[in-house]
Amino acid sequence: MNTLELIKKNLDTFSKSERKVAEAILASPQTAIHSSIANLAKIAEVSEPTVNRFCRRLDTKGFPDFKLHLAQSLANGTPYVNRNVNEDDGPEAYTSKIFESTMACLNAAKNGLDTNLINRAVDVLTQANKISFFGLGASSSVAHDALNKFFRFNIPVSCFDDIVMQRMSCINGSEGDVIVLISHTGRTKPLVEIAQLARENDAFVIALTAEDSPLAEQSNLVLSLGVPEDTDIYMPMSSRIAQLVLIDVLTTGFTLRRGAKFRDNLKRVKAGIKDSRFEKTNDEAL
Amino acid sequence: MNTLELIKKNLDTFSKSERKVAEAILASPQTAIHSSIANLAKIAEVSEPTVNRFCRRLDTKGFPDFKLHLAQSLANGTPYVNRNVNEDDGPEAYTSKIFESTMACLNAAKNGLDTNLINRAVDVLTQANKISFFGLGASSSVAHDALNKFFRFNIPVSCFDDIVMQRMSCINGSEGDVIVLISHTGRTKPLVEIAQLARENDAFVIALTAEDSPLAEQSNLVLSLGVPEDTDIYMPMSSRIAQLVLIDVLTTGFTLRRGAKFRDNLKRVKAGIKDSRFEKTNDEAL
DNA sequence: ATTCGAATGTAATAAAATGACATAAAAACG
DNA sequence: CGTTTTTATGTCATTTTATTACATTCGAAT
Repeated sequence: MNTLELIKKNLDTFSKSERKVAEAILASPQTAIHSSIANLAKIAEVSEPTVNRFCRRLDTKGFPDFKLHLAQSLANGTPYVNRNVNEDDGPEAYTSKIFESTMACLNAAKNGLDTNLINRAVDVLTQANKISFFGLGASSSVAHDALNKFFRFNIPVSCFDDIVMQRMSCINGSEGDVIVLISHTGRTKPLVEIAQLARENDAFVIALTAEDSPLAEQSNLVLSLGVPEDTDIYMPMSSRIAQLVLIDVLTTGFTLRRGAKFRDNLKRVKAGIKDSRFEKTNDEAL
Repeated sequence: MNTLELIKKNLDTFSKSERKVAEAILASPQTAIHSSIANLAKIAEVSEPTVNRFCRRLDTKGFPDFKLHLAQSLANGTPYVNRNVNEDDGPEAYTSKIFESTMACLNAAKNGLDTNLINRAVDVLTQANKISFFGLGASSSVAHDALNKFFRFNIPVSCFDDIVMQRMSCINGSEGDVIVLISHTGRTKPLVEIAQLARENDAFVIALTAEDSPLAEQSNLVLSLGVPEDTDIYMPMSSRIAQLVLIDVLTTGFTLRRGAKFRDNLKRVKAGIKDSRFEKTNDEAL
C-alpha cells in the first residue's frame, strides 16, 4: 500500500513522539526523503532512535529502507489520497485529477484481472465462427470499438446497440457463435435477457461486467474488472476506459494466437485505407 | 526522466568500470536499491568510490540519493524500458504490458496537454447552441462516447460516423454551432474537408488531433495529444484511450462550468434509466 | 503514593558513504 | 615505439549516518 496513505491511516496508533514524526513527514514528504535521520529528528523535535522506531513500526527495515518506500509512494502519481474533482478546481486541477484517477483505475483493473480467464476468452474467440459485440448506453461505444478492432481480422463480426437487432441476431444464432456482452453494472435488464436468449440458441456468452451480477450469472465466461466505480455525481468514466483496454488485451491475445498469417491481414486492411489519406501516411487507423 | 532508461541510454558514455555498475543495476534494479554501496560494488566487481562516481555522473548527490531516484523510477509502473508486446508473450505478459503502456501513454498525454486550450474549449462548448462530434473509423467510437456524455446535459448534440451525414449536418450549420472532429493522425481527407466546410458555414471547429496536421490547420482550436503512437503492427490503442480521457476532461470542465443547476440534469437522466435495471441499482450509466 | 511498564532520550558502536591520495591504464605526442 | 600527460580506478582514512544498548522519564494501574 501507499506509504503515505499508510501513515495517514495509522496516525492514531502511534505514540506521542511517533506522531510528531508522522506529522513532520506528512507536512513535507519531499523534505523527508532527502533528509538524514538526524535532520528529520530535529524537524520533528524528537530523538533519532524515535525516528528509527517509527520506521520499523511501518514494517520497514530501518530508516533508509523507509525512505525508499516513501520515495516510491511519492513517485506513484497520486501523492495525496483524495483525487476527486471538486467544485472549485481549475482546468489544471481537474485535468490532472482525471488523468491520474484513470491511471490509478487501470492499475487496479490490471491487478484484479484473472489472466487465465483472459486466455480462455481468447481461446473461445479464436475458435468462433462469428463474433458479436453488444452494449447499451455508454457501453455501446465500447462495443463499437471492439467491432472496429476485430473486423480487421477478416472474420464475421458484428456489433449492435439496438436491442431489437441484438435479439434478432441472437435468435438466428447457432453453435460456434460467440456473443460478447458489455455492461459495467451487469444489471441492465435487456442485456441480461440477451444473454439468456443467446445461450438458449447455443451461443457462447462472454461478459465484460461486474462479478456476481445478474448478467455474470447468465454468462459462460465473465471477465470482471474490479473497478470500484467512483459513484460521484459525474458519469462512468474510468470503468469504461478499463473495458476498452481489456478489449485491447483480447485483441492482442487474438492476434498473437492466430500468428503471423493473420498479421498479414492487418497490413492489408491498413493498406486499404491508405489512399483516403494525405501524404506522410503512417499506417494506423483513421 | 526515468532513471532506468537514462542508464540504458547512456550505457556507452560510461567508462569500463562504470558500465559494470550500470549493468549490475540493470540486471537487477530491485537488488540495487536494497544494497549498500559496498554490496553493489562487490556485485559489479568494482570499488566503492567507482559506484559513487557512477551515481554522480547521473546527476545525483551520491549513492543514497541515486537509490532514491532509482526507487522512484521503479515505482513508476514501467519497470523495464521496452514494453512492446512480442510474439511469444503469454497472457500474463501481454496483459500487463498493454495496461502499463496505456498508463504510460496517459501520463505522457497528461504532461503534454495545454490546460489553457482545454479551458478555451470548455468555454466554447458551454456557449454552443449545438454540438456535433464527428469521427471516422476507430475515432468514431470516441465520437459516440462523447455523444453519450454530452447528451446528458440536455443540450442539442449529435454524432455521425457517416461522411454524408456529417456533410449535411455541416451545410445546415450556423453560427453558434460547435463541431468536434476526432482523428488521431489528422490526415483523413474527408474529415479535413468537413473542417473546411464547417468553417465556411460559420461553425467553430475543435479538433482532437495531431499538431501540425492538415486537420489541425483547418480548425479553430486544436487539442493535441502528444502521444507518439507506437506504430507497431497492431492497431491504434493507447492514442484512442487518451482521446477518450480527454473527452472525460472536457465533460468534467463542462459540468463544473455550468454549475449546480446542470448537475440536477444529470440526476434526472440517471433516474430515467433506473427502472430498466435490476435492483441494487447504483446510479451510473448502463 | 508506589510500582510497573511503556515510551523516549543519551551515548556508544557499527555501518555506510565520501574524500584524498596513489597507482594503473589509456591516450596523445614526439 | 617510448615518453608524457591525462584519465580512470582502487586503497585507505575520515566523516557522516544509522543502529544498538542502556538509562531515564513519564504515565497508568494498583
